[in-house]
Amino acid sequence: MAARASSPVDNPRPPRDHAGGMLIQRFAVRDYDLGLTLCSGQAFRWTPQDGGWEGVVHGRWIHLRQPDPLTLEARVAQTETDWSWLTRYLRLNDSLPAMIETWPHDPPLLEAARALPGLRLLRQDPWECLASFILSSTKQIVQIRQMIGLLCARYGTALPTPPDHPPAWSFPQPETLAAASESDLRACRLGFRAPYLQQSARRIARRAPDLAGLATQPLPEGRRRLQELPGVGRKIADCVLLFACGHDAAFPVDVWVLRALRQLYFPRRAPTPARLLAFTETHFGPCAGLAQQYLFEYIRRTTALARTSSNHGRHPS
DNA sequence: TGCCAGGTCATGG
DNA sequence: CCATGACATGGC
Repeated sequence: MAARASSPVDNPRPPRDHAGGMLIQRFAVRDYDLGLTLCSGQAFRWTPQDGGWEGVVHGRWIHLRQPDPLTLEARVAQTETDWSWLTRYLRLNDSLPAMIETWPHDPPLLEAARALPGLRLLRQDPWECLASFILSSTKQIVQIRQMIGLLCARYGTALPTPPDHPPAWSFPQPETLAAASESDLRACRLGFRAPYLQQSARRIARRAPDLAGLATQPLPEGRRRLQELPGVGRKIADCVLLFACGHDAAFPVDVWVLRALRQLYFPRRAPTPARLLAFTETHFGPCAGLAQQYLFEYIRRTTALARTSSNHGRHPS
């Protein structure tokens, strides 16, 4: 489980108070880079706006920004008294240094941690996370965001936004997507992922499996349950368990993490897939998933830099 | 223009 | 087990 900070971070102030609630709330934070975290490929619905990012969390439109390193500021459309949904989503009560301390002290992780201070894991809604990553296969992040945007605009419900602000949509319920036709889903540019999403939505709508139960089940059992869904293999199962269910030992291996592992840990020869999987399960410890997020972001940045500076559109090795 | 993208699945050594 | 190709679609 994640380490907990010793002191509470909630820091209530009264910037607005109409009905006993507030439209703006500040949170004291340490070791938190909001922009890096929201844009690190875990979540797909955040867009830059007014020096911060706007998105939808827990069925609410929200604007987040970090006016200084020790402060997060949240703005919502309707007064709010209980902000626990947001502290949970942002995992504000985690201690990042305590989690990093559980890692093995190897050069790649030391370098990634140094290069990406304040990168955190989020705790997202399991269904939105599952559906999003079902759509992620062999797609670039910009295209994943586009597919999800189309789905939300077509099948989501309008959410309250500030005056004169364009509409925002909820992420579609599993029941809604289960009732959609495959051709309508393909119209959202889902391609071959359309039947995977539709059939998985049907299963989730009848609680087979019940996503809410995954958080309290052992990691291997969660993997088995999720991988029974069409279009869900080991990688997507681990994404859901890590990004939405609090299983910090889950370790999704995608093409980027595979590249990082080969390049940083096995530069001489590439292990077989089974050996590599065994390595990820034993080497990184109880907070392996956070290590995965650092390796993912680190290798993506260094590869992007290499591409830009060498001025070739081609891929390395 | 063609290649590749936060994979999964079915098939054949 | 392991390797390989199909699967839709769009950006660079």
